[in-house]
Amino acid sequence: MIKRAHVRQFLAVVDAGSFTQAAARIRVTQPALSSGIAELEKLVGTPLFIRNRRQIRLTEAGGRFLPIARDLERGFRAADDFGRERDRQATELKLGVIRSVSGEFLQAVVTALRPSFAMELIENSESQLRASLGSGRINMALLPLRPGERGDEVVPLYEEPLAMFIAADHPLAGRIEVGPEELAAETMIARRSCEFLDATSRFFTRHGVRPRFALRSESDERCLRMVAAGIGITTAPVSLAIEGIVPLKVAGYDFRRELGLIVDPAWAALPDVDPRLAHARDTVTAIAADWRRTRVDAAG
Amino acid sequence: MIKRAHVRQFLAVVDAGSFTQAAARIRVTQPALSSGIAELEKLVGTPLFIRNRRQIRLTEAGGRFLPIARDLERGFRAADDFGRERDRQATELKLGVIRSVSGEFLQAVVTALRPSFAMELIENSESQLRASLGSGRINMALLPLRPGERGDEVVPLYEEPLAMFIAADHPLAGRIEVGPEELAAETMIARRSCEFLDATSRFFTRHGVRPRFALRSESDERCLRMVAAGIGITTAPVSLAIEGIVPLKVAGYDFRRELGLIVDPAWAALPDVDPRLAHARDTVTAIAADWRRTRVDAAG
DNA sequence: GCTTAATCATAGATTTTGCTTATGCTAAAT
DNA sequence: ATTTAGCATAAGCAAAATCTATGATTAAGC
Repeated sequence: MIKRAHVRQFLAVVDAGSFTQAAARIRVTQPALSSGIAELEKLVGTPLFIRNRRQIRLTEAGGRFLPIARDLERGFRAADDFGRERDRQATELKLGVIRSVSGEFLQAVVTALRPSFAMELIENSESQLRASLGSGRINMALLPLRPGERGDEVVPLYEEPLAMFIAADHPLAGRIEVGPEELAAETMIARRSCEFLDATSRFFTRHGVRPRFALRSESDERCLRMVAAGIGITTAPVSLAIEGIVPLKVAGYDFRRELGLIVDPAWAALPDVDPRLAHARDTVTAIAADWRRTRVDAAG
Repeated sequence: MIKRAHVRQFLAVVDAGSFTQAAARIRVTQPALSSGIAELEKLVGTPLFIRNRRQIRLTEAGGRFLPIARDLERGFRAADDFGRERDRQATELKLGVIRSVSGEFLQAVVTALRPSFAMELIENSESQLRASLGSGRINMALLPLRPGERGDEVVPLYEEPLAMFIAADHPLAGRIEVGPEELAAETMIARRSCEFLDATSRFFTRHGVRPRFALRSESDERCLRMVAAGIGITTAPVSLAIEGIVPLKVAGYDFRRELGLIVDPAWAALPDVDPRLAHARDTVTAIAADWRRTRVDAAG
């Protein structure tokens, strides 16, 4: 008979993308989790994960099992919260966000947190947000992690490459890869919120390309719609893709960013973590995992 | 942290209406269940049951917790069935019913079983159904239990008194209790499917009342609508009540019937019960428990 | 091409959980 | 008053889950 522990372990692996990290997340050792998953796979009579080196992926059956498991965990969350309903909505959650996080992703996160928290969003630069975290002015923040950044208060969400986006009807659409010099004639669009704006600029200068700009905007959505409209091309994390634009690989241009959730260090350090904030963290993690599967892994 | 075992135990008590019977149902001893419930009540921080002698009732909090628990159990059922989906809908369930079971109740039962089984209903008399059970022609049957009837294959669902129903605008409506002789002038309606038809007839004869009949019908629904229409009065189990009629207590008339589910004895005897039929049994039990709470306990 | 590092699986020891039997307690029925 | 029915409590025990330690496999680095 399937138990709650099985469900938790399954979801932890889905959300962490690795047995080792998942084990740490739910505070058990990796062997315990291995055997738990093995047991669950025996119970449902089919493998749920494909264990490749470096990446754990769901099998087809695992994909079908996922919504059932999510549903159960949601139900248990409701049951666990039962009786604590008096402080419902009392807790305010201050969430920091950088501008270049996908609006769609952020919408999903806020929608999921809304019933349990009085949400306040703080939009700011990465460095400002990190400072705010240190001073306790915000509870958690969605921002790009520094390469290899890890720790108790760091929850890696997903890593994705930056791509050069061009209109779907652009002459270069369909090419596997182009050299930077082939883009010399292109008009660019600058997403001013991009963390890699300077680096990208330097990359092209280094290859002798000095691009013209058709638009500089703080709004990712506007920039990408203008790409779809064909007035120029721009770089962006692949998960920001919208209808009508396609990614194009540029030789030598391989920036990646890892989005993560960083929680108030003072809070993360506590041995007995506040269950409500843990709930918030887990919710974000779960949504990010689904997002990664449908948007990032799919885009490559 | 609340676990599946807690949920199962909670629902078993709700459905059985007693710790002892609930324990038997889920195959644990009564102390094990007591401590499980105590643990759950500690986890949610409030009592869920009122332990009166002779009856276990849900507290207000318990009532709010019930849908959460039902939801979880449904979810687990889906998870357990995962991977066994090939024999989905293959199993045919032959359910016997007597005519005097509430149509609304039966509708709820069939609706709940429909997704998992190819249902076949066999409507027949109690004695015929018992014979069919013995010969394995039906899998289970909804019928009135004989007084005190118990056993492995017997699942008591709810007990309810028979009442004399009169139109809501009848002169006697509002009276607490009347003597049988006060009904001498009344026109009666005979629900021919009623197991207590003969006994009722004898009851009135014994008190010197020889009633006139305005209708004899196999259809409970028609009989009760005719009571509401005012052409006569009739006796029926209280859960059959509809809009426009009210129950009236008649001195000395206190028949009760206990509705139960009896399963194929050959099947119930097996040590390792077929999970799909166990599922069917549990579904019926759960619906009956809710029915009892809203219809029978409410009506007194 | 060999070594190192990372990650999941397996084995055996240990702790924890949940169950059982036995018994006590309380309210209702006789 | 005594018996009966039903839930709570206690102590002992068995099974399940976890932990530590180790092995196997693969990717990456020198």
